[in-house]
Amino acid sequence: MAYCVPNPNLYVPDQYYTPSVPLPPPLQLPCHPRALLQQMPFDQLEEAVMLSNPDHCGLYPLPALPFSHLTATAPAIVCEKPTPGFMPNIGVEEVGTSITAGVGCEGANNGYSSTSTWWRGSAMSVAGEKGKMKVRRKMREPRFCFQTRSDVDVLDDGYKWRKYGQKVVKNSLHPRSYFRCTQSNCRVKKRVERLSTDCRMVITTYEGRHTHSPCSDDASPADDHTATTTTCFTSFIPSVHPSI
DNA sequence: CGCTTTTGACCTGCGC
DNA sequence: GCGCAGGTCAAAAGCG
Ligand SMILES: [Zn+2]
Repeated sequence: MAYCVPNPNLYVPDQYYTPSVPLPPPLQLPCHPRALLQQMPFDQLEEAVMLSNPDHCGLYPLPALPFSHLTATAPAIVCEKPTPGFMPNIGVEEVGTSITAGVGCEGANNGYSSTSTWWRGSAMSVAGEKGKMKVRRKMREPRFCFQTRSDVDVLDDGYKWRKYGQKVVKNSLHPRSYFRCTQSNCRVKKRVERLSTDCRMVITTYEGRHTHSPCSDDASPADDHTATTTTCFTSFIPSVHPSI
């Protein structure tokens, strides 16, 4: 289970990809999100980038990664070694620009440096204490997302989530749900949305890293809600140009 | 009774 | 500056 291999049969959500960023098919991972996270080769890698483009596929150790060749078209998943004994926390940076920014390389020569906004301005400071706005950070938390073919929205990933919002997004017919980890000291969020083209596909996007172990430690093996639960890793695509 | 979900308002960023 | 779109808040409702 060392390296992941691409699966050409996987379905790639088109809306998730901007036309300017051609993406290879995502990686298929074994099964449940929980098992998925636990099968990442964290023991061998302090930090690695999972790439799934035709030229680079698999987990690449960060120092050996030739970022200059990857440009911004290579989706990458930055994985960090988790706390020993705990469930792995997978951190994911965005494609291209953010990856290069994360490792210190300069990605200004590619075409994605100017208009991307999620990470620009490392941390937004206070937004004015006059109103009810608090310190709101820019979304620079590590993220990763995967799509799951499942009939249920709530995937048992071992954590307890509380829904705090729901919004209808432009691209999709289905609303997007916003969840937050119920642990008080944990600020991990996740978004769950269904594909408009295929309502059976659920895209779950995690943001942030858990500071604790999963609450439901008993991973009941028979809890697979549907017999056909296929989980695929994709990279998180910044909506640089959401024009579909 | 405590926690979660719902849901509209509100805020921010961005494009025009 | 304005409008749109996405993200969050928080009060009310729902549920065990
Ligand atoms: Zn958490």
